[in-house]
Amino acid sequence: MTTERADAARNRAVLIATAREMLAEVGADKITMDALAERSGLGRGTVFRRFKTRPGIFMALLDDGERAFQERVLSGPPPLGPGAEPLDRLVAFGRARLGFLRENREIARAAFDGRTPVPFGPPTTMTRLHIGTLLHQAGVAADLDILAMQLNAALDVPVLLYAAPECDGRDDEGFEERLASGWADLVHRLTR
Amino acid sequence: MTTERADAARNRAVLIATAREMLAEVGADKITMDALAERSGLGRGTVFRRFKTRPGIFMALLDDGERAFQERVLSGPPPLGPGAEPLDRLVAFGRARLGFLRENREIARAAFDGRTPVPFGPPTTMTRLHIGTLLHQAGVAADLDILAMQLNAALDVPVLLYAAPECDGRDDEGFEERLASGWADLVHRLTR
DNA sequence: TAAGTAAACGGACCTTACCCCGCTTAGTAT
DNA sequence: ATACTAAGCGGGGTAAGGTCCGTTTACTTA
Repeated sequence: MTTERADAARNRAVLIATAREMLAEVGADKITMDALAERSGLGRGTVFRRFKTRPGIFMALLDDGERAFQERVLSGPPPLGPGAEPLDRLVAFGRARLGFLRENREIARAAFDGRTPVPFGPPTTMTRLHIGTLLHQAGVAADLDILAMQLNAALDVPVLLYAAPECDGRDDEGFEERLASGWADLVHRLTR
Repeated sequence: MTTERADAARNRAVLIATAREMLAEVGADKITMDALAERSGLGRGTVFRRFKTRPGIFMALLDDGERAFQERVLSGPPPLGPGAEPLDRLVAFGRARLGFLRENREIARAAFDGRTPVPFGPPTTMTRLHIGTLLHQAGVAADLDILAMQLNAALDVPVLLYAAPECDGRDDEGFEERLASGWADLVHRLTR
């Protein structure tokens, strides 16, 4: 892919905007390829060409938010951004990530797909890299790729899977707080 | 459900056996509800009545294996079974779990489902409980429910998601070993 | 600026998960 | 043993995901 053709880019933007609208109006699992195409004034084939699969749509949506999140991490104010101690950054990162995932929970879940390989693998690459880097800077000597992957899983999974359904309840707040403190505790123990 | 009717139980057994056959012969994603029904000599409606959804079939398959695995953990020989130090058991548990997940990777992935809530939530309840108990016995003072959940994620996710596709390569072996050592390292750091 | 080409478009078509509802049968109580 | 009933059975119908390929359109190069 040298560069995306103008019409393709425009249609992608239209589709994503429409998807966002529908997401707000009717919820993720009411978004069908058919409905998305029609509401966007495009053909079904076009939708599939852009996103390949249904989860692909939500991967694209998630990607947007992910970019903004990365921005905050890479060049935002500390302790999330650069300038603080590695450990503090790691703790802040976990908290921020948990918040991000909760906000985008519906999208992230819809982006899942058991059939196609590595549902949200690539998207987490940055995250893993970042965790690994911070661990390194904090002086942790270990198989950092693996450790980063494991820690990343500890952030992703609870929000997305185990805790997904009962999140409407009032205990959502408390649960996320427990996850966040748990993360801080975990990180501190690791680097002791 | 007081007790399952005889014909229902028989059909369930037939369906599970057939599913296992097809799994070995043609792979998970070639198993359609239609094909499974026909090959079992049953109607499509029956299949759905038993397993509710397509992922449901694989949940059922996984459940079988899971039961056997739990058996080994609860009453097998140490260090996986009872009788060893909590820490050693935890390390052994991680290794065993990784092996189990790799063996059942195809099934586990097919059991995933982004639409329906908590794909493999209930199945992991036992696992989380066990990790929590061992941590407690090892004298770890923390929010054990949360920590156990996070550690469990560290076992599940790498095998099932991030590392799923390239597992056909020869580096699978080495990768699992890295995960296992990583787990041991992680656990040791936590309890230091 | 005109011809060429690679990409994008659109919608017909296929497959498959899942729903529905009338029929059948296994367990039970008299 | 027979009548009753709740559960199981089956297959037709629907909707949605995914593929294909002929047509159109945006960029490139001479």
